[in-house]
Amino acid sequence: MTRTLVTSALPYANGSIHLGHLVEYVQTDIYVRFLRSCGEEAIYLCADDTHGTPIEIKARQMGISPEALVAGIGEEHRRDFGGFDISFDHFDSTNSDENRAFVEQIFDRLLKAGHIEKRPLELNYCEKDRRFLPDRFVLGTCPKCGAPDQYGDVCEKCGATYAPTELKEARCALCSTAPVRRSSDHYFFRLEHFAEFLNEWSATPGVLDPAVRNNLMGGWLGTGLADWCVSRDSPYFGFLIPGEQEKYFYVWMDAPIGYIGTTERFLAGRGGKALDYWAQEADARIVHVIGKDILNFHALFWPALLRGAELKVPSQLVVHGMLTINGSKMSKARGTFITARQYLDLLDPSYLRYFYAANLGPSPEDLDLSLKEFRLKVNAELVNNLGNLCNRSLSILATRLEGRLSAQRDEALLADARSVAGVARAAFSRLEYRAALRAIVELGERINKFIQDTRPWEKVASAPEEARRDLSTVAEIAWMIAGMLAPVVPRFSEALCEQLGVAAPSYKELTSGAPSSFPKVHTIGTPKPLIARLEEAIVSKLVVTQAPPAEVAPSKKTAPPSAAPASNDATVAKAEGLATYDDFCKIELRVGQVLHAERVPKSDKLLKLSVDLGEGIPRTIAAGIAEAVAPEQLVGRRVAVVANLAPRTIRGIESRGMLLAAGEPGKGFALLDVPGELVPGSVIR
RNA sequence: CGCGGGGUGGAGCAGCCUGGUAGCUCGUCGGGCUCAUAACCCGAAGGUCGUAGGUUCAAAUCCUACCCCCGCAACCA
Repeated sequence: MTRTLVTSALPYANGSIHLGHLVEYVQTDIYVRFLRSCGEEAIYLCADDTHGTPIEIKARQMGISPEALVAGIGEEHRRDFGGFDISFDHFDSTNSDENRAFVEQIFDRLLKAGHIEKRPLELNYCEKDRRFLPDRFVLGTCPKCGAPDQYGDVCEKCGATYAPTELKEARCALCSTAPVRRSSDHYFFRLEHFAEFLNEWSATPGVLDPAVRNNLMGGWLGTGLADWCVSRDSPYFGFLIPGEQEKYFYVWMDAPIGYIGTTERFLAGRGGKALDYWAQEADARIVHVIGKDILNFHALFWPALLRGAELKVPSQLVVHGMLTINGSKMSKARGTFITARQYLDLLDPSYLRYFYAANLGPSPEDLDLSLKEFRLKVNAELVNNLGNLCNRSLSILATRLEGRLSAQRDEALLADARSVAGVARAAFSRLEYRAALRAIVELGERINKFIQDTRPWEKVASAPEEARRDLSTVAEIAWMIAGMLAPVVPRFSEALCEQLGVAAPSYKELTSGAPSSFPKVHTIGTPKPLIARLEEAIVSKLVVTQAPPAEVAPSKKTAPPSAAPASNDATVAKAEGLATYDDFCKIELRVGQVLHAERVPKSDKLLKLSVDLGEGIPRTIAAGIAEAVAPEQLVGRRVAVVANLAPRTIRGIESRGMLLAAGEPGKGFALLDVPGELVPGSVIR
């Protein structure tokens, strides 16, 4: 049987996983769970993408090694994916010896086959930082429309694209000095050698969704394939190019090869090797799930690279759209940049998995997570229709009929459910998740109606065996639904099967035509609600308009008077919800020592504190932390204080500062402590 | 003229490829049921299918032009 290797795109190791990433991982995970349920041999591999300039710089700024940085992020990513039940067979890192070996080998093959060429390239160089500047690290004025503060490759105002060397008044994004031009030899991959191959490959039925192919033809594939620079100058975090001292492989070269490196590492302990899947003649299907933003890498460079190195080219590219929240793209300023962790702190992953699945199809359409639609749809379909269906039927069985099943069934209903399983299977294999769930929900509606019409709650008195037969049929269908939904909401299915006391069926079994393995003689377990309704109060907490350091009173800051000659990067920063260094400098943080602390009468949250900031006269600060910290615990403690916050009167107390704390009262809350040797008034930076 | 996707009752979507009764979910209104997570069932109101032309016996569906929205653009999934 043909084996399938499925990947999700490798998340970049310089930030947290957020709900946008999760569209892809949930989509892929459902597909893999589905394939396994169909009895196919499928492995799901992924890894952190660990190389590149941004990571090198971030590590430097944090004062740690890039290896330490990516190790920490890797741990966080694993936890977050685990929290969403993403069932990787293996999650690795591109920064491995195995991956290095494949990168070098593939590069060597391309070089020998004449697909790589070395020639000089003129680039921006910052003499102060002593580094070449990637496009995104050069800011300046757009040469076309004159908009200030644009990146080195594209103007966000007028949409023009240009070379970073064309930018006017260019400056280094790190230190603001003007870059100079400097030449450096670089390696170029001759993508045009593969034009014919790429045209054929991308038109092969099943490889790309038609809309994706259109997109590709409208872009590079239609207009000409430029050479692709695959090397970068030191300093860089990545793999050194053999024979070079100061040149590294470009991160987009070693990242996709990371799919192969990860395969090698996964199979190492299992007596296999990556070429079992990646050799040109291997009996395997390679399926990559990606976002449309990285289409060119996966639909042009990557297959060309594999082709040039005589390895297996991808069998299918599943391309999804981008996530928007409440109708527009995620934004930190709007509070809609929701991380995986923020979500998991509030809600069960089943809700989001269900919602994504209910809106996903095979085409790269953008998916909107309107929080209202999210709540209403999930409640209506998953909780009310399906969850409650199981609960209402099992409840009567358990409380009025001793939980004992009848050996009789309503065969027509069972046949209906089996045909739905067939429809769902066909839909899932076409990646039409929404159609699959639609069919399952409609089945739920019919079964709800069946219960409504047959009135088992009355029949338990008048015709108990008839009621037992009807409800046994519903129980068996509930079991089938558990199997059908398992790829989407595994926790829901597990909870349901536990109540039934029977393991969930696979799609293989449900669609085989063989007799059901659901027992004829059986006593079910104890039913209870499978999944709670989504409450508006909780869902609305997903959007955090700002991240206040603590629940301290003066949180409604008046808008900063950013009016007049906003400094250059302030505009960029504001657009991206970032704080500039200048913004940061406006905040004055100092060490304070708590002298007195008392509860504020008639308030639940407020403490009135007297804090020594080394100014002679102690400050009065009102802090909304009474639910988390007792006044006695505070006296004498050294804390971090925002010293130049505008005063604000709360409950008659003029508060002149704010304490820094992490977490939220009620769960994992802590004030930031300052080591004892620091005197009150010390500046924190 | 950068590329792609989309505009269908109040909201979100299907239908378009392969023209022929405009469908689904939510919401609203009315009724029923009381087993269940205020859940489930029945019924009703509500749409000139973005605009303007064209092809056709017939157009949401095919063609042309225009308007509007969204996303992407080679170091943001």
